Amino acid sequence: MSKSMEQEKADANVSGELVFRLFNEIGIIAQLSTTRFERSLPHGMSRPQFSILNWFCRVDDQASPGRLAQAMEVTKGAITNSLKKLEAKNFITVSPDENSGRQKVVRLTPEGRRARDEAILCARPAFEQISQSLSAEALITLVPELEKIRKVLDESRI
Amino acid sequence: MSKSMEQEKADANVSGELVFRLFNEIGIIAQLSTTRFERSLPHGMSRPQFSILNWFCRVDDQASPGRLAQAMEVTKGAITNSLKKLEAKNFITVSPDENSGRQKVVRLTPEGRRARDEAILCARPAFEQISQSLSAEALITLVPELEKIRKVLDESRI
DNA sequence: GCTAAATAGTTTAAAGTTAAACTAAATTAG
DNA sequence: CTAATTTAGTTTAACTTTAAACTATTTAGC
Repeated sequence: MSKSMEQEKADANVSGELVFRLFNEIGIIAQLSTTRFERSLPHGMSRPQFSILNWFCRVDDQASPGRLAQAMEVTKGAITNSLKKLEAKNFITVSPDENSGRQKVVRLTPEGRRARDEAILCARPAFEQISQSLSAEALITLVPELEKIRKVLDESRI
Repeated sequence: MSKSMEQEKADANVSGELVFRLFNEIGIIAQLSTTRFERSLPHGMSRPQFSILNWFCRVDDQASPGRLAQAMEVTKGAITNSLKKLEAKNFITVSPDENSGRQKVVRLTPEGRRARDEAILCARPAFEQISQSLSAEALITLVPELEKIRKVLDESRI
């Protein structure tokens, strides 16, 4: 085996190990932070419910249930369930799609948008402490890197 | 309001916004990557089950169910359930604690350790592509930063 | 046009999680 | 030493999620 091939293999192992550690850390952080976040949510809102409201604020102002299911990476059944809860709270509207009899159109209501903003405000104190323990510079480099990783994962769904 | 106070407030807002984005990205990445990871697991192993095996390999070679529940940040009931599954597969042993009649001692078996290593191997291909899309340098700076964040969260449980 | 296949959403059964009630054991206080 | 409190683990009921079956609509192929 040539020296360069050995080196490549070593690099691959290092990267493999690092990638595993990366996703391991991300998994643990997600677990710890979503528990914390979920506890701070108002209106008896659950994390999946918040995620849907947040998606509407970040990505598009309307969507079919199927599109939401794909975006959240949960089953259609789970979305049916969450949408019922959100509709009962008047945070979204669900109407028939004029262009397709088998689809529905989900939209955020003004109350839904307010609830989402409020949720973010309620969650802030829970993360203030973390905010203080992290340097702004670290965050400024970290967030774009994570966005890149998210996009790679997002665009290469299996 | 003094100039420096205004600046502090602005910094806080920037940090607050960044911290929110940070945890948002981490949440999405965790969702996408754990779905991917879970699908690749052998032995009909679930992510919570893997997490327990992995904890034994990373943190300590024995623990009470309660300690595991705290570490995984799930309820004691969930741990009771997971431990039953892992015990049925002979990946762990559960024995009475000699020093305390109300506690139990959970230990990893050699098969459990092998299953954990195998799980990591099985998962690797699913992440190889990500590995290729990320520069090794990015990973080398990212992972320690995430470890720091995880430790802060871990040490400041609510 | 009409039939077959694909697609969108709901429903259902099985599995996992939570919070709370429960059992048993250890600790504390008097 | 005994009674009250705390602690560890299990059980239970309610809820959420998944995968698969089902209903209804649309698209494709002939």
